[in-house]
Amino acid sequence: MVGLADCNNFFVSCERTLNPDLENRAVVVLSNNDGCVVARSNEAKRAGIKMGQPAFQIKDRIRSGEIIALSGNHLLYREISIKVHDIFRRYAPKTLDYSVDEAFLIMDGIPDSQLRNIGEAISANCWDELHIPVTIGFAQSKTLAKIVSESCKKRGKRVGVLFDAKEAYPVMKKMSISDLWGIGRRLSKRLYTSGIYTIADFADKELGWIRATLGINGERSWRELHGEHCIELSHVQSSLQDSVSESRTFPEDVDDFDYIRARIAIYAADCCKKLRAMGGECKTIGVMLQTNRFHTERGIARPVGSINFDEPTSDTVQICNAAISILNSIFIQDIPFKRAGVWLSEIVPAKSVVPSLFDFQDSVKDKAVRSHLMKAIDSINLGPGLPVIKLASQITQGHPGHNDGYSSSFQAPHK
DNA sequence: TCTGGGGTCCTAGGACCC
DNA sequence: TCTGGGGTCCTAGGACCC
Repeated sequence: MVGLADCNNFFVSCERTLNPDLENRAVVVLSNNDGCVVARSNEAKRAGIKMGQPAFQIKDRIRSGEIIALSGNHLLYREISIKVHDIFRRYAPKTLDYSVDEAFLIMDGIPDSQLRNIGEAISANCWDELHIPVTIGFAQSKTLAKIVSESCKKRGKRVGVLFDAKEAYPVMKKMSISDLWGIGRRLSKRLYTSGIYTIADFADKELGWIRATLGINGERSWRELHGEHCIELSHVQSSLQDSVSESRTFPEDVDDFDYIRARIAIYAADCCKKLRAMGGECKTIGVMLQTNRFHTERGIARPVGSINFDEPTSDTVQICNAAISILNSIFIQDIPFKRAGVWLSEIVPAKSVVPSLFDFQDSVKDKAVRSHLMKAIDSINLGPGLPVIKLASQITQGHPGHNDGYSSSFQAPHK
C-alpha cells in the first residue's frame, strides 16, 4: 500500500501559523509581482476564486476586505515544509518527497490494519506541532491514493484507506477526468471529444484505445486506476536533480540590454549556488528571453540559446560569463521583453568529475583554487536575503517600480 | 493597466552508423 | 529510370505536476 500525505491549502496554512486572524477568512497567496493567485483557503475557494486567477480580476474584492491577499513568503513555506516532511518520515518506512506540501508514503511491511492509525497519528502530529492541516489517503497505487486523499478533503476527513480499487468506482464517477493525476487541460479536452468526462469513464475504456490515444503515460494512469502500481518517481529518489533554473517575469516590458544582462547574471549566480548546494556540476547552461505572452499584436518571441562546457563546472565566474555570451547572441534590439531566465542541466555529482585528458597541471590547480573561492563565497552569502559578495555583472541600477528583492543591491555610486 | 516559477517525462523527426 | 533496413542518439516541442 502507498499513502499520499498532502497539506491542505499549504501556503495559506503557513501564513495562518504566523497570524491567527487569518482563520475563517477568505485568504489567498499571490505569485511574484503579486500577479496571480497561487494558494487559496477553503473560504476563498468557496468564494469562487480560481487557482491561477490574475489578481487584478479580484482587486475590488481585496480592497473591500472580503478577500485577504498576501504576497508569498517562500522562505517560511520551505522551512515549514522541511518540518512537515520530517514528521512523515517518523511514521512511514520510506517516503518520496513529491512537492513542498506532498509526499508519498511507501508502507512496505506495515500490516493493512495499522494504516488508519498511522495516518491519524501523522495528521494529529502535524496539527499539534506545526498547526498545519494534513490529509492522507492510502491505496494500492499512487494515483488511487491521490483520489482517496482528494475525496477525503472534500468530505472534511483527515484519513482515508482504500483496500480494493473497485471500491473507488463511486468516487471516480463523480470526479472530472481533468482531476485525474496526469491529465491536464489539453488532454482532458481531447478526452471530452471522445465522450470521456469522468475518471470512471476513463477507467471503463479499453486499454488499447488509451494506449493509442495517450501513449505510455495514459496507459500507466489507467493501470494505476485498476490497482496496479506502475508510476515510479525516479527523480525524487536521487539527491541530484536533472536541472536547476531561475527565471522571473518583469513588472513591465523591458528593452534595456544592461538591465537584462544584470538580471541574467543574478539568475546565473543563484543557479550556481543551488547547484553547489546539492553537490553537483553542470555540463550545459541555457538562457531564455520571452516577450509578453498577453501582448501578441506584434507576435511573440522566445529566443533561447545554450552552451556545452568541455568539463562539468559549478564555477560562478565561468557560468556567468557563459550566460552573458549566450545573451549577447540571442538578444534582439528594440524588442521589449517581459521575462528572462537561466537554466543549468546535465548535472553530475561534483566528486565524479574526472579532469580532462587535456587538462594540464596549471588548469587543474586553477580549478582547485576556484572551487575554494566558490566555497568561501557560499559561506559568506549563507542564508536568505541579498548576497554580500557578488560579481560586478550582477550589479544593477534596478528598474522603476521593480522590487523583487534584488534591485536594492545598488543604491549609490560610492558603494 | 494589471496575468508566476521550478521542475520532470515522452514523442516525433532528423542525423548518423553499419 | 532505378537507390535497404535496422538501430541509436540528439533535440525541440509538447504535455504534465505542484
